[in-house]
Amino acid sequence: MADKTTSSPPTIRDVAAQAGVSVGTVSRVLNGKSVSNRVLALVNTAIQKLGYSPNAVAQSMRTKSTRAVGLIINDISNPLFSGIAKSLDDCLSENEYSLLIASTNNDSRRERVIVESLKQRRVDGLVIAVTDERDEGIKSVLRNVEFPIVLLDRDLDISADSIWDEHASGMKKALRYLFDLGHQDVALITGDDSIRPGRERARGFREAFKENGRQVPENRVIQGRLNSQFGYEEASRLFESSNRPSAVIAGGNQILSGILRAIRQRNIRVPEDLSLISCDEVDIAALMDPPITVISRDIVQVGQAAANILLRRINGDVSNSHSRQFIATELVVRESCAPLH
Amino acid sequence: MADKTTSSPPTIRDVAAQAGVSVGTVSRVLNGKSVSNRVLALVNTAIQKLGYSPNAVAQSMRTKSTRAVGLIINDISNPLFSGIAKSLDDCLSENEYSLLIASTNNDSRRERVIVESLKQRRVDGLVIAVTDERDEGIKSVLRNVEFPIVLLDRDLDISADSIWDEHASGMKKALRYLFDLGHQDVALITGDDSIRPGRERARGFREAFKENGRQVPENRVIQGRLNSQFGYEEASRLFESSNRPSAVIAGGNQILSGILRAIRQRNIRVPEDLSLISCDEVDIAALMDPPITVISRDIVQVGQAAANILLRRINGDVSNSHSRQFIATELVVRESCAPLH
DNA sequence: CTGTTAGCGCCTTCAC
DNA sequence: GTGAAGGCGCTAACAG
Repeated sequence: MADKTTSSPPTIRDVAAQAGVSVGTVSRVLNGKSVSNRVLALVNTAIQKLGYSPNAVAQSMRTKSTRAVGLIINDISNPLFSGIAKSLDDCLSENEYSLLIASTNNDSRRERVIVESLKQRRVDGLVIAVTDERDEGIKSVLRNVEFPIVLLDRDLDISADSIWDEHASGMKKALRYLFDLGHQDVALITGDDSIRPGRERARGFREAFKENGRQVPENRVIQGRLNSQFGYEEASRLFESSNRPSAVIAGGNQILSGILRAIRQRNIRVPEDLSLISCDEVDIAALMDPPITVISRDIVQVGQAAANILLRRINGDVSNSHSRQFIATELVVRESCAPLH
Repeated sequence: MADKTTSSPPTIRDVAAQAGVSVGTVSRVLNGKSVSNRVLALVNTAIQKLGYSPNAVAQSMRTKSTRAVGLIINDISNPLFSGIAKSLDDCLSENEYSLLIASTNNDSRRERVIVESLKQRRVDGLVIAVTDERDEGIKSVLRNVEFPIVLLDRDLDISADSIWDEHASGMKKALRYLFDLGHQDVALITGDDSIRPGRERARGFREAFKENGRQVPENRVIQGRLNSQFGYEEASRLFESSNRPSAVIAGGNQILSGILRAIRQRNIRVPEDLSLISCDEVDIAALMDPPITVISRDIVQVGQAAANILLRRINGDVSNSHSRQFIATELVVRESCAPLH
């Protein structure tokens, strides 16, 4: 295959020399422009012989397109995000785009650094779930990029398209279900108001009570860090208190882990002693014994929607510049809730 | 901030003009070379004023380094891989490298396409868990790249460093534990011989019997696809047969999902009716009721080891060109196994 | 310490 | 349909 004995990989010039044509002609072959059959064969043979691989960096330099998009999230090892990444990658790779993934670890400063880095890398687009919507820093950074942005479940007043999950309506479905089972005292443990998911879940929770003609139990709306530790601590507190709620809703898959730990530790039986609903379809929810009822949304759809909007923008669509796409939530009833009598 | 009214972002030339110095000087400032304080201030002011962001593509073109590494795996949404990706990203980003992630979906053809793509992108290095070690195609592709490669738990006769998990020794620990509990009839459900994990788990399983002076129960070494469906089918078959084993080992986290489904479906009690051990520490193992005993390895360490070796190679280390680094496995005893009487 | 200049590999006019 | 030449933005000599 390879011919050259020099160290550096062959360039388009080497191919041209080998084939006895000009570099322009080789470029045309590379880009599928029309050339004579004779020349086509000549060039392809030369490419084979030299083991030539076009330099995408040089192509990007010239065409001003990297065919790469960035994905910035808190933590790629969170199954929710890795699921979205998977779906996004599938869609993008079909269109010959590559995915640059970076985790912020909930660090706003790092988040800004990553965006700057992707900006310098001249990615063609960015999908991002900002760590904190109230951080003015990230907003001003995002306002100063040249490429289209898709926001994952975040509400930011910047020029970007958004994918929004219908957390509130999902929460209402869950509460209606619990109300129908006779539950009065339901607690929600979820993230704080710094990002949409926690805020919307809390909103849906409150509205469900109102719409049902009940008073909103403010002491049962427990918001904080969207992680396992917080779920564990708050669940423990609930379970230790004299008036334990009859049902708990885990507002996030990490929160669920924490709650489950607290449940296990006290030998609380689900659903006999406590009814439990979680948000997001993850392995543990379906495989747990009993299987856990969840408010679910289609993660694959999230990735596809993000990819589609982004690709459209990259290809020059400038219409409806602040589009919002909603992802439906549904209640998947399993065996973690029991009627209260 | 930004000043220019033209559409394209400012270049180093614009900065130079604005600061009243030469491009070479601006470049020196960008790269932290020594310049006079006066000039430094001038240049930085100009950069601020223009909102200048160095073009990494042009830098890569010139320096022949992209500061990007590729990660190729079956499926980024598999918690094992996303955990490795996370750890890798953490290490790499500390050194200002970015991570290009792509999933092959177990498709060898696609795998080759991805490697070619990363080759064209001129990544500085590659971490890859090849889909099928016996695929000659991927080997010849990998032999023809210019950058260092780290193999994740794969045995390939190519010029690359490898991280190998000690599956066999972990398996022996598990069996010794089960033997001590009095189990005689243990079945293993795992992947086939096309990649190291399945092969090594089967080897460890067999050797554990031999070392214990027992005959290897070949009909209990069940190898096939490393996915949930296979786990489900094979577990179902075991459970339906007249002589059900007293213990089952799930050789992979996906396999475990399938086995759990089969268990649930038949209301088999763990560990009363069946003892269960799984490979790999994942959420479901620890959170399940009862918590499942696992053969675990440190995923974070895998990512770190891969990052470290790769960075060393990128920085020109040519010693010991086929290094192998082993990752220890340990048995984390929980509550999914009971003594047999 | 600073300015000038020659490419890195490719695509894209512009002639022919 | 093909060749020649300019330049994308940057860095690394080389002079001064």
